[in-house]
Amino acid sequence: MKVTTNRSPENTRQRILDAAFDEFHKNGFQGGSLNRIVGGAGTTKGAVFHHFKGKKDLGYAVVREIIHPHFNQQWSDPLAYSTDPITDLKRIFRQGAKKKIADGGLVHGCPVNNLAQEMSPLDEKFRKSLEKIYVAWRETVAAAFARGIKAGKVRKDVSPPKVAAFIVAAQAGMAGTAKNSQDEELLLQMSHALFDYLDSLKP
Amino acid sequence: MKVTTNRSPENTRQRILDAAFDEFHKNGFQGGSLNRIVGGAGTTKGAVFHHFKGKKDLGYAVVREIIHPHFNQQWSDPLAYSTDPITDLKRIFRQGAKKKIADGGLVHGCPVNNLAQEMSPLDEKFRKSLEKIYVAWRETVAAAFARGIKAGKVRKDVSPPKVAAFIVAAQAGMAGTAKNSQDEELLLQMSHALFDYLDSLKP
DNA sequence: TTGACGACATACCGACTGGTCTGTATTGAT
DNA sequence: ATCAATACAGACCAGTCGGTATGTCGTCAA
Repeated sequence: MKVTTNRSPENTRQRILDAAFDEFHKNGFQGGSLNRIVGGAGTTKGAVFHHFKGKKDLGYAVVREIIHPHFNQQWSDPLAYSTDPITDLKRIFRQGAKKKIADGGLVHGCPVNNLAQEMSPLDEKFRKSLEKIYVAWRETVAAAFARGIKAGKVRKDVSPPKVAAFIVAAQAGMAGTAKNSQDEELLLQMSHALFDYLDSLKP
Repeated sequence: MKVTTNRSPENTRQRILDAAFDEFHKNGFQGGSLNRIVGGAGTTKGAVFHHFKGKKDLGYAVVREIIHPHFNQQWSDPLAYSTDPITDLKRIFRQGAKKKIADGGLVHGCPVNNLAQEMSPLDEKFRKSLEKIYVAWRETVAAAFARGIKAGKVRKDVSPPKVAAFIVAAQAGMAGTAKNSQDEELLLQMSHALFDYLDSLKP
């Protein structure tokens, strides 16, 4: 049983997905070029159309198999069993911001947000699969706040769904405006204000 | 001095700008087609390249002459002399949301945000001219909060620039997530949470 | 050994892109 | 009336796009 040489479909497919994610992240979906993707993946059109039905299908796969899992891992999982969402959200945000700045993610912005802004009005499948990510993130935050209330770490009169919806929106907006301003200082300012808001939800 | 018949450059130019705004708002800048723009404007390529250097130049003009003034009129001007930003922001948001829903702007989102997300990493001129709008909006909000503090309508310990940066980001994020979810109810939830936040800044 | 199928590579296609070129009608100044 | 300059119209261009058709090579079952 050979591990791999050159002829390994899964490997090829994954390389295409990775290259496509990169291309779409940098140039958007419409601006993204299949020719550049096959170049980046070190393969050809034949391979792409063998593994995917077309550009859109490739786009859906990128959302489903690259963006969504990565998003869960970075944002959702750490909050899965939190009973003190205010403290934990602050920590997650700090980490996330640091990571964004470090690997230059500030330049190209949040992949979820980017694709959503560009494609959700143009393609219903894109909208739905991206909305899934937002819904999951909102539900995770809301559930954490509900637990936080029970644990006495959050004021009893806050509405978890409302607060969660607002926090998710604020996060998306912060990523977007920070990307546009290219100003780390502004990102810190906004984070500080968000933290103040979170603290205002303490009992 | 004839007012106008058919040969009126200003009119033609304006029609091109309007059609371009529409096209870019619907399909983004990269996805926007010059052919569709000339179709929508009822003119030809010759006219477009007579009035503008090219697609990018047309895009800058749309930002400068259509989006920016319109944005000021809707968001900035009503806050220009406010001494009670919390009350006034809530009113402006309510109106803005209602208008968005009414004319279907919820589908295509905020033009500033859309263009910024798509083009700011790809073209420095786009980024700068869009950043101007954000900066102006932040400064307007910050100035209003500064006056609000003096007038005793806002807590003395809030930092106007920080709060302004956060509010602007939250607004952008709310518009974006609402557009993606296509859910008016969600927009109301987020608005409610934003209002709670604003109220928490009262003395 | 052979046949069949999966996994690509390559050449190619029509559609469409932004942009140019040339011609022409209109305008205002002289 | 004349003459430039302006304001377009429309044909046309090279290049790129996503997508397809066909061929080749490796792998595995029989």
